[in-house]
Amino acid sequence: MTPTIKDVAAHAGFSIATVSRAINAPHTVNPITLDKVRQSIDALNFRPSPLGRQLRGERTRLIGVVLPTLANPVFAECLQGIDDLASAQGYRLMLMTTQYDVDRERHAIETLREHRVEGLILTVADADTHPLLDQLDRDGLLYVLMHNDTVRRPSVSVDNRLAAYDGVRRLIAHGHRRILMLAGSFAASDRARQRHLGYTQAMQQAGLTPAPALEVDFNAEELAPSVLAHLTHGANRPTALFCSNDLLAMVVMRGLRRARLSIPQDMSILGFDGLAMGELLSPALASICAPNREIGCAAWQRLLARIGGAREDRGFAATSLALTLPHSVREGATITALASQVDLDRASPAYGLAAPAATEKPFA
Amino acid sequence: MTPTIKDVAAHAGFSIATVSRAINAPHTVNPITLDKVRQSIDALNFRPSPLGRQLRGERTRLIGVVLPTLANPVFAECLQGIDDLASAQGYRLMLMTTQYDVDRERHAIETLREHRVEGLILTVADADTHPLLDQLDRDGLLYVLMHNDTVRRPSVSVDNRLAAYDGVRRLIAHGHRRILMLAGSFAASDRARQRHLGYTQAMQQAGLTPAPALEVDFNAEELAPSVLAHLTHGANRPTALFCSNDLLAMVVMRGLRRARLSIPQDMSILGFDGLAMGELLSPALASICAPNREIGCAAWQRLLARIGGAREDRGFAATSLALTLPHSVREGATITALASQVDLDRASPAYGLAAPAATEKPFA
DNA sequence: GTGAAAGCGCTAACAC
DNA sequence: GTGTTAGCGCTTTCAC
Repeated sequence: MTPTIKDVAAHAGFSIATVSRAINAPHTVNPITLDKVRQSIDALNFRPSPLGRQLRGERTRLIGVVLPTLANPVFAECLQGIDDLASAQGYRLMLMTTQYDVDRERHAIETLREHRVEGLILTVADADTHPLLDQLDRDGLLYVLMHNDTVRRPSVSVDNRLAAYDGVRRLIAHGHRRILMLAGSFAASDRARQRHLGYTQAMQQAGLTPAPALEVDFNAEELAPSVLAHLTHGANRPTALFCSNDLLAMVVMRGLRRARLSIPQDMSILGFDGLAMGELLSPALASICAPNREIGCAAWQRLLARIGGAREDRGFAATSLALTLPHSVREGATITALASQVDLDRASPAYGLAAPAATEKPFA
Repeated sequence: MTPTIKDVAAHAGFSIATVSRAINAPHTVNPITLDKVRQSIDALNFRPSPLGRQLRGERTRLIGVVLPTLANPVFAECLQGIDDLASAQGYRLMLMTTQYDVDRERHAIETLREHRVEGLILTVADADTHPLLDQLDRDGLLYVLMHNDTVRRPSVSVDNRLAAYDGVRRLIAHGHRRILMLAGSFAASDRARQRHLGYTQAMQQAGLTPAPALEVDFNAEELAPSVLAHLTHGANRPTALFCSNDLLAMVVMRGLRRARLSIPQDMSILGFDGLAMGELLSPALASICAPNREIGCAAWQRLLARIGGAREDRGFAATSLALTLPHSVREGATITALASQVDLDRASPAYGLAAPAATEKPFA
């Protein structure tokens, strides 16, 4: 069906070797021959199969990409960054998603290895303790992590601890004293743990008491009553929430609204990721921004450099491991400066009921 | 470096044929032999290379996916749907994005063909007139379109015309009379044109005058003054906007806010796509929902069916082409029922200036 | 400047 | 039940 190099050779009246040379080293073949061969190639619409080349021991020019999910735009943005560069440079991407499941991570890596990818770009649940990554190191299969925040392995990310620290300090500077951190599953994210460290440090440094992160179910339609209770009741209810990622922040914002709390008057919100979409919210989401697309690009470049390096000089591969890209804090209308204490108890009894779109503001 | 079937054969003391059989048809080999071979496989950590199999004329179990961009979650959601099923069924995805560029579409398709993908899942700019798709038809390479709304080719989408019709009728039912449609580049999207047809039909049926779609630059920070003028000035300024996709709707919402218009009091907004994120906005975005993930899943299933069909019975491949999935209209707070005419001229002089977060409402 | 032939990793006849 | 061998599409010596 698809023409092979043989068909071209027969059509042009030369050997397959000559056809191969006409493609890969045109200058070594007689211009007249070259012309004929090219005509045959066009006539048959022939494109050399990468399979043959790959099997011949050539480079596969295949890169494996392993991501937790595409439902979170953070990873879609990274992927877009990788694809832009990789495509332009003649590499193909093989994509697998893991849904934060370690078994699926294992399966993805194995599958991609079978396909003889030249390298891997991945975001895993927990980079430090990942046995498969050790295996990759042993086997000399090159990889670069994205977002995983570890100094032990080749990676590209922001300094999650520092970024969280900066963000929480901003909240403190705005007068907030009782700040709570919300996170999805800690188990699924070494980033979240780093961010909690930053939160803790900022709090302690300001003489405030950090709290354990409150775990929130991402996918639930409503905030769990237990969570909501934490946010609204009691003497130590927070005035600001630091959410370990933007998607979580948005879910929390919706939950708070349903509980008749207005943002930022009743509660300030700070996210993490810097999703473009956050700026389209109202109020616009304040967030600690990671340059997601650039992280993808940088991961690609590092991987390419390592691949290139490995081909010439195997020694220097391990020189620089973690690349830290600068983060920024995006101010947004979800944070308010605290003029006075806010009485949240007034609003809380209504949670769980349908709430009107407009919420009353306790002061203004 | 990576062990081959030869290494296993040598290690186990059998021929490569036996090793191959041990892998692909275990029941045909002596249990004792089988055991030894398996031990060698484990010992060497051998995984058969798909390359060899593929070259041998076997199925590549590779599927090409061609998408405009991952920056729009619509496509990320589709991709997630595809990946969930495809991975589970032992297929690999090769992904390329095109940025709505026809040249890149061509390049992507060619590249994926070289890799001998068994089929293609794609969203292209314009399905009907696409010469490359005709080429695929001629060459018998199977493909399924997503979102492209055409009856001429295998595709999975909602009925864009009907969906838009339904949505606009909803606006009309809420009392809106002057409704404008906003779109990104028409050239880049056959969907947008279908949606405009639906808009036109709904308007005419209600005895209203449809307008040509207003093209809006997606990526601009602010709405263009000319666009804003259309929305705010003149006797026939609209009371509702139908945006050809949710991302556009969000951008427009931001632009309107900056121009000191409040939503939905000054302007109702209806989007298209049903992005989950839209529900997290405030006010929650009303939208015509396409089941994006399901579209991805269905596209995958159709492709698989066609691949299976093509392998047995080449005749029936062309039976059913377009699959239309049901859409729904998601009510949201961005649409208000029109009690009276809204005086927008008051708000418009301020556009282009920084606007306060809270906007006054002309009535309430 | 060109062709013949080996071999990449694997499967599938075909022998034994 | 197991081994031998040809061949998938291609690149690359090595002759000529």
